[in-house]
Amino acid sequence: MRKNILWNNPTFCKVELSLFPRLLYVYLRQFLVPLNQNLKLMNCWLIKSEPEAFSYQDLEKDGVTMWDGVRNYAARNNLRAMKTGDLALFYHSLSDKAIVGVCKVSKEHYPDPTATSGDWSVVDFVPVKTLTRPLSLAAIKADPVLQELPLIRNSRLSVMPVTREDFDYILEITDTSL
DNA sequence: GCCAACGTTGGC
DNA sequence: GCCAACGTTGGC
Repeated sequence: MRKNILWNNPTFCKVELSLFPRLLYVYLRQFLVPLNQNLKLMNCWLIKSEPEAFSYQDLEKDGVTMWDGVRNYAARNNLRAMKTGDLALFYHSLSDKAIVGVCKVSKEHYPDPTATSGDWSVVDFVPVKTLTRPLSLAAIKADPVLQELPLIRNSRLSVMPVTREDFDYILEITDTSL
């Protein structure tokens, strides 16, 4: 009779051991990574755009953009919670399906001038940096560390919060430093 | 093109 | 206030 069915199971051991380095890394990071004091209290976000409509390259070209057209209450409330200086991951939906860059809130929320009715808001973003390597949706879904991202849980939400831990982790695994 | 997830609308 | 029907988004 086997004493320990789980750890004698080669499939289980293979999966568990492959996750271990990543989870250990996430645990140790809180001690190892010195936080930039200026960024300590910052909130992080993720915004989505169809690259055919407005891409990260367009944002770099324009220098600043008004994030208009949001017509979803949850997304609007997230826009309203943003503070000047907050950083946001820029995600290309549809054809690209990857996080491609980082942008920054340059102006906090104000009424959406494109709204003909209703109570809607915009913020202004400026580009910060293109990710060294884009992070694909497939890679995000395959990464056990990133399973709590709203991007996976609610694929329709266009403006969502991201934890500081996940934000730093995404910069780390894409070899991106700000 | 299909479908799942989610939000909105409107009848009751 | 509930719920069915419908529309939109976005992944596959």
